[in-house]
Parts: sequence; C-alpha cells; structure tokens
Amino acid sequence: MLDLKFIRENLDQVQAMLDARNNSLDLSAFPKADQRRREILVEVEQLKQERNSGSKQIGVLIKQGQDVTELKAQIGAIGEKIKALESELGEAEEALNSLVPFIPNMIRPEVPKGHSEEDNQEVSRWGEVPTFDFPVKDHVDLGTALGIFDFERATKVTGTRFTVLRGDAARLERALIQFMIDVHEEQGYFEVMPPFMVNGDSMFGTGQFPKMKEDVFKLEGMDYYLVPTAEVPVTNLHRDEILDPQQLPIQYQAFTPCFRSEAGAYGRDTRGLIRQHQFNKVELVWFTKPEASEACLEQLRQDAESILQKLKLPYRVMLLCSGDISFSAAKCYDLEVWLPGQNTYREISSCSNFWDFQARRAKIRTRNENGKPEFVHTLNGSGLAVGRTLLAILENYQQADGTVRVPEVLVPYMNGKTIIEKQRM
RNA sequence: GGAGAGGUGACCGAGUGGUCGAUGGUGCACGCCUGGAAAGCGUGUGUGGCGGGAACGUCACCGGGGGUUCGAAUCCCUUCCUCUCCGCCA
Repeated sequence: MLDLKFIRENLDQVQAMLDARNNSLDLSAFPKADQRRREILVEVEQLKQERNSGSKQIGVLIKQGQDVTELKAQIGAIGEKIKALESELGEAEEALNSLVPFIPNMIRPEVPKGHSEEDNQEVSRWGEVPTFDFPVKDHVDLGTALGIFDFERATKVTGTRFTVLRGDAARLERALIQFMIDVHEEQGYFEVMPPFMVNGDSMFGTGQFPKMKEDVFKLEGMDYYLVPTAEVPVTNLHRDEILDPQQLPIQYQAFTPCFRSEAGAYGRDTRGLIRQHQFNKVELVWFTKPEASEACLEQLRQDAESILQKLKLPYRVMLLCSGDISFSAAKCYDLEVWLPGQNTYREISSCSNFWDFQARRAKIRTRNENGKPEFVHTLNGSGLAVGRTLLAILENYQQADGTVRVPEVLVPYMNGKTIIEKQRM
C-alpha cells in the first residue's frame, strides 16, 4: 500500500505509475475523499475534546454534590453531533478504502517501460542451450513413456491441472526440494515450515487481497485460504511487529505447496506440468532495512540462480518491464529456464523487491538510527519452483533412448541413481 | 464438539464507571556515586492519525467489532485467541 501522504503530494507520479503499468484505475475520487476525511476529522476531534472536558467536569461537579442535569444535556447534544459526523467520516474512509488498497506499488526508475512481457529486458544468460542429434521430446511425452507421470488418473481423482508423480519422478521432486533447501541453508537462509492455509489479513498483508481474490482457493465457510506462495505465510510471520534492527536482514526459506486457481489462464499451458493448480516451491524471503534492499535483491537473485547453475540448466535473467511487473513489486527479475521441448525460455523463478509496500500493509517495522519506527523492506524469490525444475531436467537431460540422466548434484539425493528409466509398475 | 478460566504497555502485574495512556515492579537509556564495577540514588522510556516550520497541541488505541452512558480498560452483546477438564483423534 502506498502512504496516503505520498499519494496526496504526488498524485501525478502515482498516475504516471498506473499508466506505465497499463492500469486503468481511476484516481479522480481521491483528492476529494482525502480532503473530506481530514476536514471531518479535525471537526470531530474538536468536538470530542469538548465532550471529554465536559465529562470530566461532570465528574467533578457530582463529587461536589451539584446538579449536572443541564450540563449532561449539553454534552449529550455534542455526542449526537459527533455521531452524525462520524458516519460521514465513515463514508469518506470507505471511499478511500475502496481505492487506496487497489493502487499498485510504485516502480523503481530503472524498470523499463513496456506493455507486456515482450518488453522485458534481458539482463544476462547462463549456460549453453543443448543440441540433440535425435528428435527432442517434451516432458509430457517423455514422462508418460517413462511411466513417471499420470495425468489421466490425476484428473479422475481431482480434476484438470493436477498431476500424479510416480516412482522416480516423485523421488526426484523430493530430491530437488531437499537439494534446494540444503544449498540455501548454506547461503544463510533459516528454514521455516509455515501453515499451508492463511487468513484474510495475511492475504491483505502481502497484497494478494483485495485485488486478486479470485486467484486463490478459499475454504468454504471460513476466512482461510490455500497459500498461493510461501511468500504469504512467511512475510506475515512478522506482521504487526517491530523488528530489532540488529537482526536485519532476516533471511527465511520455506518449502510449501502452492495453490492457484489460474482463473485468468483458461486456455493457456493446458499441457503438462507448466501450469498446475498445485505445485511445490522453495521460497526465499527477506526483511531488510530500507537502505539495504536494493543490494539484497541482487543477492537474492544470485542465490536463486545458483540452483540453476548447480543443476547445469541454461537460463536467462529478465528485468520485468512496467507492464508485466506484479501488483506489489517495485522491481522484479524473472529467471527463465531453457525448455528444449518448447524451444524457448520459461519462467522458473521471480525475485522481487517490494520496497515498503507490503511492510506498510502488514505493519512490519524496525527502528531507524534515532529509534523511530520505520517500515522495513520485504523481498522474495522462488528458489525455485520445483515442478518446473523437474520438467526442465527431464527435457534438458533426455537421451536418445527416452531415458533421462540425473544431474550430478542430485545423484546423492536419488540414492545413487544416475538414470531414470521406464518404471516397473 | 461440551464445561470453565483468561486476554492490559518490551516483560511481569494492578486497576470493576469519572482528572487512567493507564499504580507498581522488571528491563532499557542517560546522569550521579566509584579507581573500576555491583549495589544504591535520580531522570526518562508506547504506537498511530490530524493540526503546526518547530516547540507543542489534540484525538484514538487496555485481543477485534458493536452497544449502553455526559463519561468505558472497567458494564452489555458478538467474534477471535490462549489455558484447564471432558469427548474425539494422526
């Protein structure tokens, strides 16, 4: 959320940000509602002051045994006025509440202007795109032939966009999770395993709510939601807290499944593991002092990249443009892994700096040098999306006979297994 | 799920309608004392909104929301959470 004062004093900048994001949110109601709120507030407070001192006086007079009937009536009348004004105040606040939480984050100046993912800026590339002297299969064909995926039964058991991993694929998924956590542990991340359901306040804190309500799964009759990413429970760990500046930066990692309704993606990526309602992810989350966050984003990105490097998967780094960057983010890098089956790079990690946007929503603060509370900066990134990593391994490590080599660093996690072959059952 | 007890400031803990943003203690900060330290003594020590250049003023906040009242931490309703007992259960 943006600071009211900031919006008030920089409405042009906020509008320019909306334009850059291709966001058609209408700010025209803001100045009037904001001004009205403050005017009424001043008036209400003045009346309350009168009431407070009057009430105190009544207390004194009663002790002295004097008659207070008339004064009571006077103060009572002030109370009526206050009630009326407060309902007006409520209207002004309602107007602000239906607008301000829907305003996305300001964007860092170095973020390129653009309309869609076409305009994202390539920052770097790592690794050699593999060449094959046989017809390349995509992960669906590979996995189905190997008997490590069962899409049909997953559809029977649950529905579309779910998958059953079998045998070595299930093991590889667990191996990847364990491997990622081990690497990040060494990089200084403290592991937490949070709840996989969160309440509405947490969803608001990280910016999923109120705007993206239709993108998450809600539990019937409860204010509980399946986590769309570990970012939500982990960032909200410190909601309503003032963090000791000496503890910063705090670096967490968390493995969780992620649940997404994919409401806006009906025809897209219907084949295979790319876009599922449920997928696993190891998430990295930072809480930093404001002045440190820009450097921390670079570190975070490196930490995520290191997983791809150790797995020897070719990838490129994209700096998202203003039209493609998410609601809460001020700046975001996507890591895109090479997928031979699609002959293209696909997103496998997203590393974002949220500035003080989430911290303000979730009231996560620290203290500055003068001991005054100030909002922290929050950052997070996938390190990495596990399902897409598995898919990338299958496609990049496939062999002519349809088997798949296990990346060297994962062999110990696979009980020494080096090749994934057709499953026995 | 049934019965009961609670939720107060960084922490402990008073406060059951009136000058209470809240006694006291611990902790913390600064000062005095000391060769130095401990002890002791003194002073200070919440957050947010609004107004103001600032000093400061004012309003709000005693789990959340609503109500009664001239006035609520204190009374009523509702909701969430914690603890104890019973039930159920991986």
